[in-house]
Amino acid sequence: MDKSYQPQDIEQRIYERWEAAGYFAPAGDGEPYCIMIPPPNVTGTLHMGHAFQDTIMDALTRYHRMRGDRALWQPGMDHAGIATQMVVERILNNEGKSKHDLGREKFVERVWKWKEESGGQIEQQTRRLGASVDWSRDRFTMDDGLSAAVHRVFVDLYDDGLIYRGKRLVNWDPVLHTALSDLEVLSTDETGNLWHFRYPLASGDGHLVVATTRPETMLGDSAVAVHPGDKRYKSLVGQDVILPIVGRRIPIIADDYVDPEFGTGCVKITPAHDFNDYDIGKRHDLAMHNILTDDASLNDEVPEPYRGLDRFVARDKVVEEFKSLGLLEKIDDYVVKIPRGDRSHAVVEPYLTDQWYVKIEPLAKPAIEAVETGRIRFVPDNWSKTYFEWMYNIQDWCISRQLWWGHRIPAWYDDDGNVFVGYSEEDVRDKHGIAAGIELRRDDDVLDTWFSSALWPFSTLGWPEKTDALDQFYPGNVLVTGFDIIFFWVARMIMMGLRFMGDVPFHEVYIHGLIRDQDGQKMSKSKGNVLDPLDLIDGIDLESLVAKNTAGMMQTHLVPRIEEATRRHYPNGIDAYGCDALRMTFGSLATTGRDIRFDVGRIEGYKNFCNKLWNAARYVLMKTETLDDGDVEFTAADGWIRARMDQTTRQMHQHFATYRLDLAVQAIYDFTWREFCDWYLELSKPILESDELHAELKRGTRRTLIDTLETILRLLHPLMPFVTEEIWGQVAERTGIEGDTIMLRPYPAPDDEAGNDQAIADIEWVKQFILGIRQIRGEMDISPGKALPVILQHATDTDRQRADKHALLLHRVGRVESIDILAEDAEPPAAATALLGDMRLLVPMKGIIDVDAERTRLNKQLDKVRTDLQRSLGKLGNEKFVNNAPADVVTQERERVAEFEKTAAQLVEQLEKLDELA
RNA sequence: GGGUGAUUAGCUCAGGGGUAGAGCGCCACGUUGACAUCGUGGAGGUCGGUGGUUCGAGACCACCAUCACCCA
Repeated sequence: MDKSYQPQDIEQRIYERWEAAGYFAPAGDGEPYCIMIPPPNVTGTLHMGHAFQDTIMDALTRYHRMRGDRALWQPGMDHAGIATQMVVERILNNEGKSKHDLGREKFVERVWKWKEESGGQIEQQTRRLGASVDWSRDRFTMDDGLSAAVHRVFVDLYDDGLIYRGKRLVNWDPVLHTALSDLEVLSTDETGNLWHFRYPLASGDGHLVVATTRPETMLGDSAVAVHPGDKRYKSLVGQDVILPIVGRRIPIIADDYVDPEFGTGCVKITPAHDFNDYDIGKRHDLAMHNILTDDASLNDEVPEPYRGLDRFVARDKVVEEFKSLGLLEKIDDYVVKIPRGDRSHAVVEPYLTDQWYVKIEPLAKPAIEAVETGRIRFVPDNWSKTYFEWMYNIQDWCISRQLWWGHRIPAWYDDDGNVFVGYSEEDVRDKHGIAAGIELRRDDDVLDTWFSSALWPFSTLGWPEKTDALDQFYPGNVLVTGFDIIFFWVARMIMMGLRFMGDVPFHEVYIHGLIRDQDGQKMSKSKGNVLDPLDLIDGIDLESLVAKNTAGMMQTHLVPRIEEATRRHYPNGIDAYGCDALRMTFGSLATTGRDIRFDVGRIEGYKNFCNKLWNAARYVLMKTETLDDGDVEFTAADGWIRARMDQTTRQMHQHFATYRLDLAVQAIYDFTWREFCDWYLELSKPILESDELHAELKRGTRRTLIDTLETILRLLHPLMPFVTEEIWGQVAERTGIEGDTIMLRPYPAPDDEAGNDQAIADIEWVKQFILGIRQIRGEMDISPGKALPVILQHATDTDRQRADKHALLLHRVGRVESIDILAEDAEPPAAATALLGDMRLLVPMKGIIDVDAERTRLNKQLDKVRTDLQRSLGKLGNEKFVNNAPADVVTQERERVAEFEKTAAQLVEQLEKLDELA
């Protein structure tokens, strides 16, 4: 083995071997275990969030696979309708063409071609992360099979009356020319104005003042509303006003929706261009004046001078005209919520169009129940509140999109505007008896991408065909995802799963946090704080990183700022940490929190851990070259490490079961480094290097070394697949373990025989002994190379036996030169002291110990023990504590007091001794 | 406005009624045959504030402050 760990040499080679050998496919006859990957967007590349999520899913999958489950981790991607169409349109634009130049069919062909060329990037990245997905089952939401599922669901829901077409207000993206669902619209505060307009009363008796943030919409006003209880306007309800500019006579109505405290208490009502006004319009049967075109310019509904103007140009013109008419009351500064499309960032318009909707309430009800009754459990449980909150207030889902890329809606129209839904034109003609002579025209729209994603848990398994895969793997075990798509995806999968499979799509939903940068900011290209997980694996120099972060920026003015931030955060670029280190880091960050700050400093520690493991393995392999099958005898150290390893194994199982990968990482890290490396390896050295010990003991130590290492590798493998596989190969060869890969070896199981209180107590004693000596050495500035003589005072029989039995360890690991027992009546020499239970370890001062330093040291210990003692005495002095606390707690406290008192007394005595010397 | 969280060591975070923890960083010492990507020792916290419940609160409850996020 190389002297240090070099991840780049091993990772890709190992992954290729695994994949070629088909190890990722479900195998064996164990319980099925299934995780569906949240399909990444085909236009994207894997970001830190994906890498984090993939690490979690891979760890779970590998853990279950090693436990003997038939584990399936289902991979795939979604077609990302709008995003993909935008990407390809941009390419066309660069060629000087538009999608209309190609026509729909050619354009869709072009998208497919683009997908073939560029869509493979995510798969390659996924491989670099070590993901053990079953590539043979890879799926894409536009595949024939998944498209068939989409058709089937659409037709069934339509036939059951749960899909309908309707003219309603939708969120309209005037740049992309498509409707958006509520979830695709992001509202942010932007500075704007509140304009106050006078609307003259038709009676001629003055005017009302209405306030608006969107003056241009007044051209479509249908009414002015006031609160029914508002005394100021009571007499005006039922009268009319004359809409300025337009000249339309519109009524003054009363509606509870109006907040009498806001502005003047009068609100203009524009039913065709505002969601609240739309509802009011329905209630009062008001006229709908649509004044916009698809581009959000003004149409012919408005007075001639306004026709064809952009909405914002029209806004200024309306304000100007009010001013010149003397009807502009005032203009206030105002912060407005501006809705923007999540893809185009254009200001979205509420717009009246024909769209397809899913009637959601009948689907939501069982989906709510599934979580209420515990058939689906959120982990952490709090997220069920978020889920309920949304589900109780859920609105019908607008599923049609005016795009070319996506699943085309299977609906046909005749010339009379009748709608027919079916699998194909022939199917429709058959079903409805439409003669061949009657022309049918297919709906131009496609479905929201999330419509197909909602079917992912069963469409990927072959539905609507009845397949073995469905039988085995539906429902899946757990969905691993971020809270940001509980609404977009999780809820919709639950609804569709219940409706079409008659069962929940998964039993648990593990919600993890979102990866943010070192300052807690969301990672985004425009902030220049994105990290590419592959750069953490392979490393990248600063100039390349700067070039990468600023490449292809749409907003070129941000480039200098991004360059500056990049140079500040990564002055030396990024080191190559390797995949295993990255995965351990992600594992350690998988806490129950919702924001995860990713600090590059964190990953370095885990790379060091990989190196530590690597070198521990080097040591073990070096020491076990002569491993044979002869009789073995185990030392206390062997018994101790085996018992501790069993405890660690139990913890790992528990942490995997509760999705606490952070605790799993911590448990195995501590065991490997702080116990196996720091102590057991050191304790093994004297045994193996001794000329006097018999072969059975040495053999026992060699066995324990290699057994423990091999078990550690298996415990770690789900988290750090590559380095464990690499080392395991050599360990397996050495020990004759069968199998070609650690991935398919059993995960370590708890061993009821492993407990060994005697060995644990012995080794704890040895550790305390050595730590006591080290502390004296460290604080007295005695060189680590100098062996120290130790005298034991007040040693019990057990102490003597242990000192004798483990003399070799104390000498070698503790660098103790000699151990002598002080007779009970003998006067101890001037010495530095460490306490071990009732016993004192004395290191004679002669020439090596500084009296003042020792006094300082002992006083520090005395202060601490006195503080502890006071606290305990305080508790016991409290009658209520003694009477009310559980008996064992009181007993424990009494024992503590006895111990503290003894320790304090010993320290005082030792200090007095020092004073005599002075 | 409604909702959900967070506040613990310099930094990043665990811990959820019974003696305050880890990693990184910091200080000192150290090339002993696995590892300087390391070893040994050390410093560092009145657990955001105020009340309450309790024998006992960092933890449970209420309110407050600050900061996030989600939905209107």
